[in-house]
Amino acid sequence: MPRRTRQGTLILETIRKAKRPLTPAELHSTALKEIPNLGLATTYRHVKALAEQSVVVGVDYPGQPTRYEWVDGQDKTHFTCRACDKLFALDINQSDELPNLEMPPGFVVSGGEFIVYGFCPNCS
Amino acid sequence: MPRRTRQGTLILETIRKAKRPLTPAELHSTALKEIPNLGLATTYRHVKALAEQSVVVGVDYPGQPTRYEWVDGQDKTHFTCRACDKLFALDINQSDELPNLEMPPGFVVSGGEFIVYGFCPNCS
DNA sequence: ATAGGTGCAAACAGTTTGCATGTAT
DNA sequence: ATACATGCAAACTGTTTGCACCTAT
Repeated sequence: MPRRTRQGTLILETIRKAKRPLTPAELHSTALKEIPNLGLATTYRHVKALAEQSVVVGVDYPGQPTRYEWVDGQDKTHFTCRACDKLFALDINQSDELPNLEMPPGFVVSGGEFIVYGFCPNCS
Repeated sequence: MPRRTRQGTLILETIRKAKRPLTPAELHSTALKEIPNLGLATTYRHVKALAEQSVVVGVDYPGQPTRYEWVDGQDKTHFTCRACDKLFALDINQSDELPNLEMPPGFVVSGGEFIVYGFCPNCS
C-alpha cells in the first residue's frame, strides 16, 4: 500500500499549485525550498507515479524535457515555435474546438493534446 | 553553402520512403544497410538540419525518443496509450476534423499535431 | 585548394536504478 | 516490526560536440 510522506505531499502540492507545466528539474528546485535535502530521484519517482495515476500528465515538446501539469479536466492547447522552440499556451476553449473523434473499437480516450507548430512573432 | 553527399542523400531518402515516423536510431540502422560505416552522429546532424528546414518534423511521445517523419502537407493524428506507451496512427482525415484556430497576431501556423491519450485495447 | 562533411570517441543532459538508511504504518 | 520511501551515487539512454581526416565543390 502507498504511504503518505512529507515528500510526496509536497511534490503533489507543488505541481498542483503551479500555473504552468513544470519540468522535473523545475519541480525539484521549487520543492527544495520546503525540503532542502529532497532528492531529485524522489521527485522523479513521485511525478512518474502521479502520471501513472493520471493525476498529472506529461507533455513533451521537441528538444525539451518533459513537463508535467495538473489534470483539471480542462485539456490545453499549446503552440511550439519551429524556430526557437519556445512554448506558448493558447487560450482556447478546447472542448468547443476539438474534433469528436471516432475511435476504432477498444480504444478508450481519456484526454487529448493539440500541439500547433509554426513560427512565433519573434521568428516569423 | 550546403554540400551534396552520399550520406545526406541516403538519410533524406530513407526518411522519405519510410511509412512511419522513425527514431534517429531506427533511421541510422536502416541507413547502415547502404553505408555500413555511417556514423550515428551524422544521422543526427542531418535529421536535425532537415527538421530545421521543415523538410521533416520531429514528434515527441512520452518516454520515447523523438521520431521524425516526412512532411507531406498531410498532418497526422496519433494515439498514445497511457498504460503501455505504444503509439498508434489514427486514420483520420485531419483537415476535416481539426479546429480552425484563431491565433493571436504574429503567430504563423505551419502544421499541427493532435495527440490523443487513452488506453489501447490491450490495456483497457 | 578549401570549406564543409564525416566518423569516432568523449562529453552532456535527462532519467532510472541499486542499495543502505530512514520512517509511516 | 516490517515493508515502503528516501537520498545519494552510479548506471543508462538519447543527443551533441571536438577534432583529425576526408571529399564535393
